[in-house]
Amino acid sequence: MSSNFIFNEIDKDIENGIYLADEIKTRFPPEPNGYLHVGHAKALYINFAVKEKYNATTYLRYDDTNPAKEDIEYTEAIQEDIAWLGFKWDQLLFASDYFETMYEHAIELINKGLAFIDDQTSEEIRSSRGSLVEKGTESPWRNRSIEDNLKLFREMREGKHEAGSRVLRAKIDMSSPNMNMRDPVLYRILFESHPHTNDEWCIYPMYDYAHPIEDAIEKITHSLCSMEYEDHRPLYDWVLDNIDAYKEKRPRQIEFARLAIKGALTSKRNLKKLVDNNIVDGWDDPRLYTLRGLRRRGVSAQAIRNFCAAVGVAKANSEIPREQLDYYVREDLGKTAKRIMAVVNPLKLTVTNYPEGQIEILDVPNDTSDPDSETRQVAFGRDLYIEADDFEQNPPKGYHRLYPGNEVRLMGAYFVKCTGAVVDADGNVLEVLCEYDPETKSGSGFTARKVKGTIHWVESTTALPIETRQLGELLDPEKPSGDVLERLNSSSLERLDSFAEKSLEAANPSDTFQFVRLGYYCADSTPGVGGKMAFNRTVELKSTWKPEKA
RNA sequence: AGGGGUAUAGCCAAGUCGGUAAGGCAACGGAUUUUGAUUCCGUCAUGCGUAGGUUCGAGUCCUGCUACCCCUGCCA
Repeated sequence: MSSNFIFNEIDKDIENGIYLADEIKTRFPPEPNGYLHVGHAKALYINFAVKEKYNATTYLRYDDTNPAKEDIEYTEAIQEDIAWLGFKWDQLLFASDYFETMYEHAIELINKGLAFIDDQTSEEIRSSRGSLVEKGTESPWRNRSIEDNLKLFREMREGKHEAGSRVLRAKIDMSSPNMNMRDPVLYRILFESHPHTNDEWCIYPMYDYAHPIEDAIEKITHSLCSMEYEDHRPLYDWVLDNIDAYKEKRPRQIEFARLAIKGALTSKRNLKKLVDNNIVDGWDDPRLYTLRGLRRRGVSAQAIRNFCAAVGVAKANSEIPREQLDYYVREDLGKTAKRIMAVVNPLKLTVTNYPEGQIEILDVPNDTSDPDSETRQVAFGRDLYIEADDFEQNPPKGYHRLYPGNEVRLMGAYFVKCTGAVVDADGNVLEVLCEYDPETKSGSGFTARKVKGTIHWVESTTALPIETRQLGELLDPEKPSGDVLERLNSSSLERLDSFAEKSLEAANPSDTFQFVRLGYYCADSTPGVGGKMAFNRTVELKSTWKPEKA
């Protein structure tokens, strides 16, 4: 049972007759200025959880009120990522489609004496805003006549005033302890081509003015956002209070704490910096906690959704260890992933009593924990590769994989007893020798003796190399791998490892901020390294790169 | 003249009217095991930031402290 206080709030609103149970409506309002990351996954989860529970309507609305920062590139990507995550919005909307209405409402506010054109520079506005402990001072233009305000505002729209020369401000209270209420700017002049409205406008509404109107137009009942907007709620309500059309049945803003994962970078600004400086491979670099990065890394959408549900929704700041996401990845992959054997760091294993040149095809269960599991065909022969660290010449205490004299099971095949190893002059193990016992064939019901270790292997002449890029995709249910046998050779890792080097080069030795973890999932693992599926190989990076404070 | 939030286990988090601290992750035992995985059993807060108060009874109510987060964009 996941926790979500927002359900309680909605329930109360329904009980109190504020909203009807069948008219609940939410929205996910990203600004199209970057790619989505785990943090967005939580916001998406919350909005769509409401949709599911209340049979509500949920929109995807681009909050595109600042053309200077937005790009069409991102709108497509955002939709792809949400669709991949498995959420289906009822309608795709653009805040910019409401610009005309917003403009009319601004005129209404001017007519009511609640907004004015301010000719001060941005510096003057800033300095007259006061400070956290000092009142602000009113603009000298605050009491301009309604007629002048109207005329100026119209001229602003017509492009007759330079960018930055004037703004439309709300007339609220320069002495408010809430900075947001000190005559906030409602409209600014921006001669920027807008990705959606092109050059139709040269004045653009600010978030605080636009957002409540967007919600109200769409009849959103619960406008869910993160905690930093809590201080903006009085302004949100002020806007709706003062526009006649929205006085009744208006949306209610509810704030929740953002999701933070320890060590995961989730600020667009810093993410963009990593991408732009080529410190990472792109927005889908598997070390990033972008939705695309996670996907490439092999994280399933279901796992992310389960993770969000488990974490719950509350108002307290929190930081969740990555291991908690990992758990849900393993849980889901364990149920759904196709399994194959893979060797990351190969070591030659020769079955000396197996006929040379002979290859036999074994039926190996895809999931040994499921007796009804389907099987796949895997080639077995004399010349195999095993994971290098599945062999020890001088095994430490408690080691129960391969070492001279010890017997282990080759998963899905036979028991194999280590008879020795070929070692070069420097003591490097070149090849491990063993003998197999035909009676111990997998599935034969052999119980005469037991082994403590089971290891993975691939047959050397039939194993296939795999591209690094495919590592994460291997288990993507939408991109099934049809391979029976796969082999990862060490060069597969080079590309990923080189990412690490780049990061380190960019590092500042005085800073140990850790921003990435390289890890990926693949079908089978090497015993002892991490288990069945996930985290076969995980590389922790300490980087010197320090994210800028926004 | 500052304002707004938040404090429950190592990490998240439930706890509507006050009635004797859910659940998940992690950890630790043990059973099963053809992956040192999975699965399965079990353990894990006389305690709810802190000091008082009210009450038969307080995580819940009252008062005073403390810590952390957010707010001075013509960003969202």
